This record gives sequence, C-alpha cells and structure tokens, in this order.
Amino acid sequence: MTPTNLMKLALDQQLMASLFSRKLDNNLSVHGISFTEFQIMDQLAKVHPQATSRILLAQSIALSASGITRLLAPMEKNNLIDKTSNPRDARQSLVVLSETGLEVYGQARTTVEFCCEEAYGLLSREQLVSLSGIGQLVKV
Amino acid sequence: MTPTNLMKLALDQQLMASLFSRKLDNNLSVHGISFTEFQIMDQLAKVHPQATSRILLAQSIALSASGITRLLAPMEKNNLIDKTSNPRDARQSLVVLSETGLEVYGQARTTVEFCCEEAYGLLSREQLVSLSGIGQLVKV
DNA sequence: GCTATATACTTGACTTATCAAGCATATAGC
DNA sequence: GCTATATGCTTGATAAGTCAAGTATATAGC
Repeated sequence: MTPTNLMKLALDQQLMASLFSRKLDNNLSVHGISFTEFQIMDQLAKVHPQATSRILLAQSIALSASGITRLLAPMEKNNLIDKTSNPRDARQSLVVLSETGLEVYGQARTTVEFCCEEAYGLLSREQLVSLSGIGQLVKV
Repeated sequence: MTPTNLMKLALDQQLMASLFSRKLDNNLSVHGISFTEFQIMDQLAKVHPQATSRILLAQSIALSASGITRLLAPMEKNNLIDKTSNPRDARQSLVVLSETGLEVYGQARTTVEFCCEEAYGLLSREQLVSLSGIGQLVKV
C-alpha cells in the first residue's frame, strides 16, 4: 500500500471517529451524559465496586489530568460518582460509580451498543477483525 | 461478534483516533499548522487549483459552518489560502490554496505520511486492504 | 531527620469547537 | 414582480479541552 493510500485510510478513520463520537453524544443526551462521561463510566464499571484514581482514568481515555478534574466535578454534583480517599496516599482522590451512576450506565450502555451495531454492523467479519487489530496498537 | 465486543472495538477506535490526532498535531506543529488545518489543505490540494466553497469544506471534514469561518480566518492571514468569490452566487466565498499554502502542504504531507506509516505500518497488508473499504461507510 | 525530587491533583488563562441568532443573497410559488 | 423560504456565511455566548503554574503529599538520598 502506497504512503498516499495509507494516509487516505488514516484520514478516513479520523473522519469516521469524529462522526461517530458526535452520533454517540447526540444519542446519549437523553440519558443526560456526554460520550466522554460514558467512557469514564465504562472504565469505572469494568472494575466496580473497586475505586480508581483520577490519573488512571485520565490515561484510560486519553485525557489530561486537568481535563479529568473538570469532567468529574459535575458528575459528582449529579451523583453519578462517589469520591473516596486512599488511606495509603493522601494525594490521591479515588472515584467509584454511585448507585445512580451504575443505573444510568446500564441504560446508556444499551444506547451505545445500539449505535455501535448501527455503525459497525455493515462491516464484514473480516473487516471487524482487522479493526480489532488496530485496538492492539492503542497499547503501544 | 457480541454487542459487548463490538462496543469495546468502537471505544478502542475512538481512543486510537484521539491519540493519533494528538500525535499528528504535535508533529505538524513544526510546520506551523494544526491537524485540522492540514485536513482542510488536503481537501483543497485534491482539487487544486479549483476553488471550494466553505460549506463543502466543512462537510468534508465534519466541521460546522462557524467552525470553518473561525479556522480559515487565521489561515488567510498567514497566506496559506486565498479567498475568491463566486460570480454566480454572491453568498459564497470560495477558497484556494495559495502558493505558500501548496508548499507548506507538500512539506506537511511528508510528515503526515510518516506518522501514518508509523501508526499503521504494523498492520498486515490484508488488514489494510480490508480497512480501506471502510472509508466507503464514511459517506453514508 | 532534612532536603530534593517526583507524583496527584487543581486552578487560571487560553484554544477550538459548538449552537443559536442574525444578515445577505438566491430561489420558488403565486 | 413580491413574498416566503432556503442557503451561505458570520458573530456572540458557551462548552470542553489544553498547558503552565501552583499546592499538597510521598519517596529517596544523604
């Protein structure tokens, strides 16, 4: 594959990602959350009821430390998450999904899965496998 | 593929896109342009020396009309693009790459192609071929 | 134990986008 | 031709993120 075609592929991917994230934002608004908030809740749900530090959350969705601070503040006010502190490290402020948060996540997840089906359902099994190959690169 | 796995794949894609666009932004800064600006220049280069309307540019990179206005203003001031008007439609304001713009695009493109190679080079030829079909979906 | 450095945040100033509203021009229906 | 509506673009207010600098706590070296 030529560099030109590779670039075209990459730019298309970016465009797709941009459209898809907008779609999710729109669809999630009925649950009162943004796509970014959903991403956080998804991370928290994975390890629930274990608490996660803000730094780890930030890294997991490629957000800066200050971005996390600003994102979590309203989520806490809306009772989606609870704050704890780490007795072993007073610098850390740990985060867990609240009762409400878990419930909202469950509902939102249905919406997200539906959108994913709608967007990626058209792809062949082969294409999906190729795409999941890309997911590996994230870790690099 | 289960809905759960499909969602995981989609979220990974978003993460990748986010990391990749940040990487491009960083690498393009030596050319004095952002990734968004590069995307615009790429669209303009495709049809150069033909002029493009702002609305079409906006759609091609999934940006709002006002986003385009705000993006193009500094590009014009930096002489990367030239403004023309459409004699058949006085509402339109057409855009072309300037001499300088074309030159900067050429240099920036080398950088972008390098980044793409770095990011996607790890995938197999078969994976890349099946992925290039996905670009079609963008138009849906 | 004290100092130096690293880590986990938070805050202020700024950037880049959005949406809603507005203005100018074009097009369609009567 | 006139009015109604649609299109192309700009502007003000706002949202969501960034970076640089600051604060508080932890860890390491002496």
